Amino acid sequence: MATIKDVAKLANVSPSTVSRVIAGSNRISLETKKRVHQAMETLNYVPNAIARSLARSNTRTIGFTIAREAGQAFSNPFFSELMRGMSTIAQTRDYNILLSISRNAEEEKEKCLQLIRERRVDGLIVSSSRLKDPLISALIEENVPFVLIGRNVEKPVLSVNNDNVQAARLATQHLLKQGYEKIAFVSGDANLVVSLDRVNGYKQALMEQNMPVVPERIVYADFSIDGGFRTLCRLWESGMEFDAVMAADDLFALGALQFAEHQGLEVPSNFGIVGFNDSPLMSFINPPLTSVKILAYELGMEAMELLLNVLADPEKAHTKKEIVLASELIVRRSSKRK
Amino acid sequence: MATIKDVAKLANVSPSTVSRVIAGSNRISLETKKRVHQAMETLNYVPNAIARSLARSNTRTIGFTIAREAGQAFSNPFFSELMRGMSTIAQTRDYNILLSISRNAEEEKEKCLQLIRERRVDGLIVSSSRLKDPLISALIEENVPFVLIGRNVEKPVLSVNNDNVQAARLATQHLLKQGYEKIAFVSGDANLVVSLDRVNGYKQALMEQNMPVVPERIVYADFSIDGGFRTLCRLWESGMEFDAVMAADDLFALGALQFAEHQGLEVPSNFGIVGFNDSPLMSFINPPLTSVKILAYELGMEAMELLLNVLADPEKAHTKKEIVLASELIVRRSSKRK
DNA sequence: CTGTTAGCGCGTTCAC
DNA sequence: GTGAACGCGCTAACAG
Repeated sequence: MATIKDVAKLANVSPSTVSRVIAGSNRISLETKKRVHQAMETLNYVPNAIARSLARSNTRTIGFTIAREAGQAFSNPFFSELMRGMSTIAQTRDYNILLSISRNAEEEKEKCLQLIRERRVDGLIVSSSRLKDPLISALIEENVPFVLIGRNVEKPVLSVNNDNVQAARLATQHLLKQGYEKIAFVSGDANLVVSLDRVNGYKQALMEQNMPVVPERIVYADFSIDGGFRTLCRLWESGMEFDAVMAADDLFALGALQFAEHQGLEVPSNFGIVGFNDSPLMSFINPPLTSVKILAYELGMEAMELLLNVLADPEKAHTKKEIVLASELIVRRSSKRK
Repeated sequence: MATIKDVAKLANVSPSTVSRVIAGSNRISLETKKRVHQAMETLNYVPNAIARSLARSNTRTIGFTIAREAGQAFSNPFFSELMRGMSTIAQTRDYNILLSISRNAEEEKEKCLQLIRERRVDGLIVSSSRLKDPLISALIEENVPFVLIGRNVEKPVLSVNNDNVQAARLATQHLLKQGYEKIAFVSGDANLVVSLDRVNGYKQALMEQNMPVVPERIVYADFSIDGGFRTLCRLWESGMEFDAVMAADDLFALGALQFAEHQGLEVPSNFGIVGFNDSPLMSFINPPLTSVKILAYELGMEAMELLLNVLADPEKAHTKKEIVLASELIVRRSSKRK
């Protein structure tokens, strides 16, 4: 594999001249420029990114880490779409993405810090966002350029998020308008900020209509279809009445549908269902399920864009920036009884 | 950020001694070993991975590239599960994963070669496998350690694959046993080896039962639900009869279901459907859809394992190795009329 | 415009 | 057992 020295020799110049040609310096005679290019061509020369990183002390690599267990990680295409979005921007700006999938928050934190301390990445995109997230604190402490996907409750950090509060609010309003009056909310992990936001949106909508917010109607389920199903069964057995479910994820919406079938409830006439994330198959369920569509691809693009901009101009890191993308309620039959 | 020199100074030794301690050399006095460890601790020293890479001329990073457009990339969790599997193994062996998502085969090829030529990765895991894949040839030519996910038809390469032929054969046999006699096959991109394999399995099953293989019943569709739907409509309008669909992907199976509803065909009594990939939601469709479950997570693990073993002992690269994982037919109502 | 020099941080001889 | 010296391949500062 040819090095910069080989090219220099062949072109009869010094390595630094070659380096300058590569960098596109303009104070280089057109002639030597050509000679160097020629030499690079014949030697099939490609700069060694590692050596370059060492010299420039940057890697042009962004770390992306997520912590999810088993199939739960990707049961919906959210993360995949996120990656596509990040990748798209990264490509255009000549950056690479280092992927790290951890099994839990602790492991994720270690991995993030390792990537940074080993100087493998210039910055991080992080998508876990717990209520009091030690990862976030650690990253701030290490002074790492990073962008959070999702909101953070305590520290002011660069972040990109979809409007969970607003989205849940609109979705709940929709159910209310359809005449459902006792709407249960099925949430995921109570420690995630996403959960918090969605619950809040739900509450807001109820209060705006002077509907009672019954705490017992807000339930937390394991992140699976079955988790949703069983949680609702339990709620039902507890004697609490509800005629609709606002689900914090499509999986829960499917669990709700299962529950409705199990109880012989007609959807949507006797029982309304709204999900979150709009998985591609939602329209093929019977009845088709209403869901909030999250712009994951765009989210990924914005996050990468934001991070790369900060990397290019570190000044920007200090001005807190929180990008919020709107999401869209896709109304289908499961919640449409009028 | 502390360097090896800082540690050396603080411990009153030379950098090389520190290096040896890190490498775990045994001919180092226990005492200096302790001193060095202490120094590393107090300085919070972490070796710079880039410098190490340059000195050792390896990166401990594996590139994973895929070429898929838009939502198609991840409409099913195949790739996500693949990544999880790869990641799991990579973590345990202290390797990182560099992710590259391209929009098409050409772009993917460029990206792969770039990663290698820039020496950003030690090896590649590649999952596109077209009938005559220029990427494969290029990788062989560049003498890159790589593992293919999926089969290759021309070159002998390290590969990990699920048993597509066998799986399609068993699935088709299942339909035959259920009494379906005119089974159409909906395939994806005819240039992909996966498609070829699945069609072959389908043909085998028919021939084994002395059923005619009607070429017109094998149709190729755009990779989407609607693509499957429209292709089947077209087939129907052409006058070709069929009472079941063997789909090369769950999306097509859903398209087939749509088609059945459109034509007023009862599933499974008048019309059988089998899909491929067993998306998590298949069991929630009405009727629940039979599908072939692919062990994507395991596939990812095997691929990474294989590649890392080869990297550890390059001799192994020359003995062709093709790992094939069995898949499983998950029978549900859409194909069960007996 | 171009060459020389000096690192970037670490691993690895080759000596003592 | 340990240190000094050199090299990995490239960039950057300083000359000229």
